[in-house]
Amino acid sequence: MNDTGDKRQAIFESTLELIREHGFHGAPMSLVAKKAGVAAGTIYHYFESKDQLICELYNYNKERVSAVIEEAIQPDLTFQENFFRIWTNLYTFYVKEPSVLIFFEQFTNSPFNAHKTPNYAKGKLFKFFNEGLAKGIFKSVKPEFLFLLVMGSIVSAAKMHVYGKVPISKSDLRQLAGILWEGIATENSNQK
Amino acid sequence: MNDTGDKRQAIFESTLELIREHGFHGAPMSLVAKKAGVAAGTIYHYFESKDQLICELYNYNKERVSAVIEEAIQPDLTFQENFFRIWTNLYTFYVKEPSVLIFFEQFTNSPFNAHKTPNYAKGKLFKFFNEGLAKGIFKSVKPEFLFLLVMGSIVSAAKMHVYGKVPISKSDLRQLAGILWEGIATENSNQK
Amino acid sequence: MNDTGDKRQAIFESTLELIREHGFHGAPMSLVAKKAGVAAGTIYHYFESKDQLICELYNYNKERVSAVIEEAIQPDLTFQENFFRIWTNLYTFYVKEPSVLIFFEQFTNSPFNAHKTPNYAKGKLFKFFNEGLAKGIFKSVKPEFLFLLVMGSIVSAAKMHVYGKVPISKSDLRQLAGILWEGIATENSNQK
Amino acid sequence: MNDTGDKRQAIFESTLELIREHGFHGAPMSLVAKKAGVAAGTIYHYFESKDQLICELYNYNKERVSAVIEEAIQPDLTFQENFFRIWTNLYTFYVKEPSVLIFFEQFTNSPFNAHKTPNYAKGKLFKFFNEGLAKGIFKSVKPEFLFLLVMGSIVSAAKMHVYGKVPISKSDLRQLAGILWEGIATENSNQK
DNA sequence: AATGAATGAGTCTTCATTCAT
DNA sequence: GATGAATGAAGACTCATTCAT
Repeated sequence: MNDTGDKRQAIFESTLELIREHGFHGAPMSLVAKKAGVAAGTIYHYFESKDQLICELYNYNKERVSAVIEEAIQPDLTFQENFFRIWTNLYTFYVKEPSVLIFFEQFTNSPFNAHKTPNYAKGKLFKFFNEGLAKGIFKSVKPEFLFLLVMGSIVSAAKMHVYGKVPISKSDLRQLAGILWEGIATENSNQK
Repeated sequence: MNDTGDKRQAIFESTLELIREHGFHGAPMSLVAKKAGVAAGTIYHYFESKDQLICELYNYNKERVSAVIEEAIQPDLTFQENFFRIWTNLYTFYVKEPSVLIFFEQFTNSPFNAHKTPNYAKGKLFKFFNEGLAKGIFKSVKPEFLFLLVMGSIVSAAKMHVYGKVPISKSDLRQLAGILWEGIATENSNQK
Repeated sequence: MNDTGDKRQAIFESTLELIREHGFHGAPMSLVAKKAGVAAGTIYHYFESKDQLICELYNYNKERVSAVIEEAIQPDLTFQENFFRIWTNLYTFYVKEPSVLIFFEQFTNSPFNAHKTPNYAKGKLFKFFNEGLAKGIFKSVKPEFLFLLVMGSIVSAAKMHVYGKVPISKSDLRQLAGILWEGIATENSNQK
Repeated sequence: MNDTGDKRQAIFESTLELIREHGFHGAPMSLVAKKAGVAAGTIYHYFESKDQLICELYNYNKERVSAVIEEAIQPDLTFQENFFRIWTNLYTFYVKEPSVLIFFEQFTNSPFNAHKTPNYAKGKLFKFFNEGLAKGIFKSVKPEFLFLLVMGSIVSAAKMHVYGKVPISKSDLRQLAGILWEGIATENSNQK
């Protein structure tokens, strides 16, 4: 009745949701199964182990984040406008999907993450920063630092919204991104 | 009298160290006890439960961070200079004590943290920001956002250093804090 | 018609091989199926249960051993010569098919074997011994004991070869069978 | 109330008994615990894993068998008499403790046995055979073969008694050992 | 106060078996 | 007949917590 892949997806969503609600610790395979509407053993048809389930879930969500960034960048817009779009869209994604935000936080320091050095250098965002640096739009700063400042602020803002229940309006968002832009950008910033 | 405090402290340190090394998951009470040089049962003379041990450890380390901020602020220095001192000292503290950084990260989404809304409004840092706002040194921004931007960047930078093994020099630190300052501060910033 | 027998045989061989390689414990139905080139469910068209599969496999191999004995005995040879032939052929069979040897060992004390009292009294070997006794070729010994001595030595020798990697030459075989013969036989042993 | 080691011993006995009754497969840790009168977790204070429990149980029982052999050999008796004593005492031990017999059988082909080549060359029995060979009491046969013939016949006889419910009287025992002796020994066998 | 052996509920995982296609 | 996804009971093992000493 259902397509193949439906169950896989259900397991993904069940896991993500459970981790959001009760943390990693609160997502035993038995509950993951129950919430996904399958038997415990069924999970092991789709994933070799809990480790692998978690890791694939991580990669899956990294893809989703990548997609958000990719969609945000539009070649016919100003560089600054794209910067704002990235900041805002990423923020919005995390706020709409707090389970992803929480999952990422948990994953970093979990036994599931084999503590591989994170590879910032890949990905659209890094490319975007390097382009800005090359065009002289950004001050001369290591791209890792731009990454750090932007992602740090987005994640912190989203966490404040989600945990702290601090309401953040649309104009607040522009202000936050604007503060960063002002610290990062040089004068000639009206390029594409 | 000293004895009592000694064991309590040993248990704190053992726990913190174990969590840094292997994550929350790798710090069972049996290991905490062994590393602290006490029997498993002894921990329960000092703490009612693991929950309470973790929560008290959290409060203890929050105090340490508060102390770092307090020490950084010196009334006879410029406001900007104090801002830089706060940023740098906090960063340095986290880098020197990565176990605290990692512990905080883990704690936020752990079952131990009863998801009490974090109270940003308390604390020296908030007071410092409010002062800057009152004096017109900072742009008109909700103090929560200043908090978010500053703490977000510090923690992200420290994490990049600790996990990513990205070396960050002293001048890098000034640059990072400088970028933030530029985004946050108004023109008249040479006040105390 | 041949198709049917083919799959049944493939399942038999797959099971036997798997048990030899990894023991009873390492022969789950899923692997049996995969190695036999059939689906897991298919096995249940040929065998009611794993229990039955194992039991039928046991009977099948008991037949093979019977056949070896039957082939060894040749009416036109001396009784002693036949004794040596039985000993040697049985030994050779087990060494060539260690999976059968190992399977038998495992089966005896497995939950599959419903601990039915083994029936030594049937079978060619027993008949052979009784004949020897009747003809006065063997000393007056309960035939069960002859059985025990002969089978015990054959199986022990084969195990030593298979597990212990102790090389056993052709003349060694004759020596071993000879020792037994000397203990068992009376003086007048040159009969048929 | 009980000495230390009591529980360890109780776990040993519980395991051995369970394996005798239902085979390896019928000795889950939960049952071992229940029969030993301890909680499941308690077993893990005494043994690192089921693997280790089984292996230590194996070594423990190998010691018991060694002790039986050692006790059987008495320097002031004839070599032949000692041979009979070894054969009979070992047989008697296995018949009185069928759980040990069954356990050994199971262990050989179990996943617990890391299939290390068995080391026949150690042990009292091997020394005894070598002595007999040196003194010219035994025919010139590889000592491994003497080992094989003797152990094979003892174990087969004990199994026949235990499984097959074939009664074996005292005089039967002497007859069986006698048959072997006749096959193995040279003429001059009245030495010590 | 201090110990650490003992507990047992809860975790991940396997596997014989079924059944809709 | 054949398939293989799905099931769920059962197994090995962990760990916060207790309590007799």
